[in-house]
Amino acid sequence: MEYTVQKLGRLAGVSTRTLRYYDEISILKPARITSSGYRIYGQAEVARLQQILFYKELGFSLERIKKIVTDPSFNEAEALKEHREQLLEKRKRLDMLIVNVEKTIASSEGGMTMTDKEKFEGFKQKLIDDNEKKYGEEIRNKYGDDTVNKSNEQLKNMTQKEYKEVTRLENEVTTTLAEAFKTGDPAGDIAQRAAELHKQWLTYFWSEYSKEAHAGIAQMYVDDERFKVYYDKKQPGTAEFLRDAIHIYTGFKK
Amino acid sequence: MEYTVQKLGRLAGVSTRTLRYYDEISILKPARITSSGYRIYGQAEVARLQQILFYKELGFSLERIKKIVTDPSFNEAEALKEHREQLLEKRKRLDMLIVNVEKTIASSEGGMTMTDKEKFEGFKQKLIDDNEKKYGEEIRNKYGDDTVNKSNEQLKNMTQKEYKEVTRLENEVTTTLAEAFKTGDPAGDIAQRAAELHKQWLTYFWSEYSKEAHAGIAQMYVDDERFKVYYDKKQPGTAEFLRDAIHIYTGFKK
DNA sequence: GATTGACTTTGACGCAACGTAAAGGTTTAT
DNA sequence: ATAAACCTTTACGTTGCGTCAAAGTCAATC
Repeated sequence: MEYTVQKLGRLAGVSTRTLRYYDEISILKPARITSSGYRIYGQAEVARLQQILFYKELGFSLERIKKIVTDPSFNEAEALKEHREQLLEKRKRLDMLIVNVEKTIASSEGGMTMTDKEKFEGFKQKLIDDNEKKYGEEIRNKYGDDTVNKSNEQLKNMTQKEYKEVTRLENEVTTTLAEAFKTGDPAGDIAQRAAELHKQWLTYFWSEYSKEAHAGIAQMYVDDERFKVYYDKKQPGTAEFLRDAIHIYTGFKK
Repeated sequence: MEYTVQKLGRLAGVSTRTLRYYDEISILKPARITSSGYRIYGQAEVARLQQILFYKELGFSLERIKKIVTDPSFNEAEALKEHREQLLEKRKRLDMLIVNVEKTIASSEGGMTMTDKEKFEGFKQKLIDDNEKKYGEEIRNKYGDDTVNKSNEQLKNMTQKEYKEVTRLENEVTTTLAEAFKTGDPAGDIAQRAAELHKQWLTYFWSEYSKEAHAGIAQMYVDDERFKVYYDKKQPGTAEFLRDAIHIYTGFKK
């Protein structure tokens, strides 16, 4: 069976323009061309178009589809997995957008024209709460209530600038750590920078810093499920990696 | 204070090209223009740019932002709600894409090596055991041995594909739940998605699903220490949060 | 065989939100 | 005076086609 553009288009549910475009970008060339210049497609082209449309439905770009369908040695499984990661990232961003839109709706409906200061206060409180939830009990048991209260006091008294700095630091720790993890070497420059950043971050919550306590926290990251989950979220093994890096950084011996 | 393109750009974190483009589409015109043609912005323009960037962060198109910032009689709240609907639609499509990609991955990985297959058998047995330990007794008492045995039979007969799906679901439940917990709203979109995922997960173990039983399980998560510990592991209060979300999802009244 | 209607071709503009030159004028500092 | 740093407009490229426009081709009917 042979098809002209329109016939193939109807068969597959795409426009003739699309087929001409696919010809143009060499992702689907017609089997032959008549003397008068008409594009004629055969069975093989039908199958290939199906394949193209399949990947399109999965949200692949035509460029990537081209590589998959034209290069037979292409690793399809890997492409799929990578693509999935991208989709998950996309959804994460979308989720954040939705949350923010909903927050905005809520605040605009409440007639609360939150000033930046109020917004900031809210974030600050949330940070304290989160911190308390995540680490409070553990630290309370180990160091007593005083330390924690002092830490929280410290946080509450943060200026806006410091707040920005601490959240920035937190992000930098995680990104640097992820980068370092790829190298696989906890003694490497990047890993040591992550450890240094982690110390800096820590000093925002601890009134005094000691290498021993820092090394202790690092070990706790591995031993305690809650910490481990937090750090291993993106890459299993990250908690151990951070511990090793910090132990090297603080000169702690195993 | 007055700003040239570059100064304003640095202040707000956008490129000079962007500012020229915004001028071109009349969404942000400079306060005045010097005799030599330089664009000069003032305080009002800084504020407006902030506003534009705020809506941009929420994913609005410039065309819609233009309407919002130029037309003072524009109904902002309605625009936000409409926008939210669009985002939710977008996420639905994205979710479907992700599911399809994962299905494709699972089927393309159908050709596993023997060791993987063996591992899979081991995991399956472990899953049954865990399930038995965690829920067995409770369900046995409530629904009798037959239900549990049937459930275990069902699990054993899972295909590799289904197994992947169920473990993937389990992960997705926990991550979505964690995300939802941060919002604090069990009626919110993300929490409801978690409840939906939890239902999907459950149907892998239950031969039949009912809203009552689902709501019942949710309550049990809070009442029973073993369940509570499992769910509260990462964030105290998660078990309650999940229960509330599921109760809302199933329409169960307190 | 001429006309009609359905089909085909290439070519080119348009879309969103800028990035990235290119070519040239202006301001500021030395 | 001259260079460095800034500014201007113009215009092409990005993705995946939709949508004309102008012109040629094919099959069927009068």
